[in-house]
Amino acid sequence: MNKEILGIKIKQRRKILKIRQEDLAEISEVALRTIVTIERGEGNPSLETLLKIADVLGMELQLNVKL
Amino acid sequence: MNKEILGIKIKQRRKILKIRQEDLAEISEVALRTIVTIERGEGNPSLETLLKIADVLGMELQLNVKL
DNA sequence: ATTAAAAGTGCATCAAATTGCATTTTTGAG
DNA sequence: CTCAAAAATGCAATTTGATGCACTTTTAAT
Repeated sequence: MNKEILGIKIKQRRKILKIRQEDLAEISEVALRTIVTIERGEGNPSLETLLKIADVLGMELQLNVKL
Repeated sequence: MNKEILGIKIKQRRKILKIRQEDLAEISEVALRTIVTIERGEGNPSLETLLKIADVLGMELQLNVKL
């Protein structure tokens, strides 16, 4: 996974949940500006930021051995 | 997943591969200081740093909808 | 118990992530 | 097409992640 894919997955999931970037920002307590940057595949989010967003979207981050 | 679990998983995988923190640092091009911090569950690594380390360890980061 | 290798710490610096706010651009429903 | 809602941008300030180096502590093999 790279940052482009990550951004796309987050945006898709947000759309499915029918919430705006602004809502996601408020609920996850991550700045709107940061949400925008991540969804666009720009920037380099910290683990904490990622976990906060994933949590609100009902998603989880996993680290597994590649098969 | 939280930062403690992440650190433990990285350390365990590194041990399995029998490489030192110093080697992992060199190969992944992440500072030794940063490796130590992450393995101890301290700090808040960036996605790029995480991806570099996972890559060397033959691991992958995934973002999935929670079941 | 020794002791060399591996792991971890303190500290200062640099680069970059996060943030808020005002403004502009894009999107999509009617 | 219109126009309001949603998304994206520019900029500046603040926080914090990443790093290097020297030094200390821990681990583990003999």
